[in-house]
Amino acid sequence: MIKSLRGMNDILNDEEYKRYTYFIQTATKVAKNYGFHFIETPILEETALFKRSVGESSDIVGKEMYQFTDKGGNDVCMRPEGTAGVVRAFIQNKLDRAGGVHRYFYHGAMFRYERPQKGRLRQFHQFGCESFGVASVYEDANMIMMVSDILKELGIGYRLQLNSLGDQNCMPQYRDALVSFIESVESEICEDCKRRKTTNPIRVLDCKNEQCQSLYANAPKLIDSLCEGCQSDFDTLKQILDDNEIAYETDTNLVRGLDYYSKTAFEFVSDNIGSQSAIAGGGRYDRLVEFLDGRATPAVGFAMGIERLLELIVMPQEKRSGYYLGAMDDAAVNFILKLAHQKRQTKKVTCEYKPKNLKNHLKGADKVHARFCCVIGSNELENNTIWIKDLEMKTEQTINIKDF
RNA sequence: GUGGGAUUAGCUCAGUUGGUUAGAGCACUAGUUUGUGGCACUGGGGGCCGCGAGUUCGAAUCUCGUAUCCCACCCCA
Repeated sequence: MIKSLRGMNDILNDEEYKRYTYFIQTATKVAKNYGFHFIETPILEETALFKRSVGESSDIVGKEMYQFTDKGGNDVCMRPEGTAGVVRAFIQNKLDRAGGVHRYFYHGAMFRYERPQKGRLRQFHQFGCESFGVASVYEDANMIMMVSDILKELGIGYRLQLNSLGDQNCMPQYRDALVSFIESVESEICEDCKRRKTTNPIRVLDCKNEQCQSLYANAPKLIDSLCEGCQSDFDTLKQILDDNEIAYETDTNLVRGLDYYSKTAFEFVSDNIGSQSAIAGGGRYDRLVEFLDGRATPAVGFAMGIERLLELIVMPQEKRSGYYLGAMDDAAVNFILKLAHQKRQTKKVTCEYKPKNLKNHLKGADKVHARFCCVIGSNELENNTIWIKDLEMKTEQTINIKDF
């Protein structure tokens, strides 16, 4: 038997596909309410796109990409995340030159060559939003409120973690200060941290090693090193969240794994899905458009991991809907199918092809959650009528076929 | 990539010190007067015991390899 590849799953189990489509519908609705519109970009992109956007130092680019050479000799890659492609499309269509505000949402498969576990797959799905052209921190707040709205509508509880990563005025200075601090304790830190010092020094801050953590207690704090602009934006953001009753915790060690973030960084986490607890993450990336050869454009975005959310979604109770059509005589089967065809122009119809007694038709109608069970037997066939029972109201009537 | 646990019916799981035709619940299906659903009763289908070697008279059971899932590390959505 041929099986799907490691970490690549079908979404068709009982409840799963219902949850998946319900999520997409809900998230789409909220995103549209916020003025975002749908965009679809290719799964395959030039490898250079991800190297320049996500960053060479990240694990994603370093070891997790599905990268290969195609038959034309091009170095290509299955997208490991969604932002890079959207930014590329934005620039390619010269929207950076057009000016104005552009807001997009997308959803689709992403690929990372990792060791799978619960909530971590090699092919997984993200829903994401990207906003271009708004430098104001109000837009950052808007994005966070949007995620909050989506999660609330889906009945999903969360904790929101917030940080500011600074911008090109304060971040490089902080980075230098941190590196010299790390050098001062370098002999006592773990191997991983020694490696991080050169690849991505900020990452040492969330090292799990206890000895490292005790040493880093004295490290300079990013949050204390923000320049005036970053600090006031961060304060404004927190004020807006307070005003809108969105609870958050500031986590000065929250460092996003992708290099392109600056200023606002946020992560929504759930305590109910195992160790892969991040269900949504995002932040501001004001420099990315110019890194990818576009005209400098402020931008902010987020992505949600759909698989991680699925089991947390509280599904609305399923209501009976549509019609079930059945015949009690062979002679009526063809007629039933014709009726079904007509009715389907406007309604959802389940049609049973085998003649059965009334009891079994009612069972069948109940099983497909139909609202109305409609049956034609010999009596009905003679009189050109159809028997209809409303399974919810428990009322029944026999009406003329013409009125069906 | 490194460690640990698991894998038996569509699903959740039993299966004795290795011993005949491998079980249960749920689900599915058919009946229980050709006229009243959710319940109940009685039948039925469905398993290369993850896959491949080995030990043995004999393997779901013991050994090795391999694949996948789960957990931790790493990292992220």
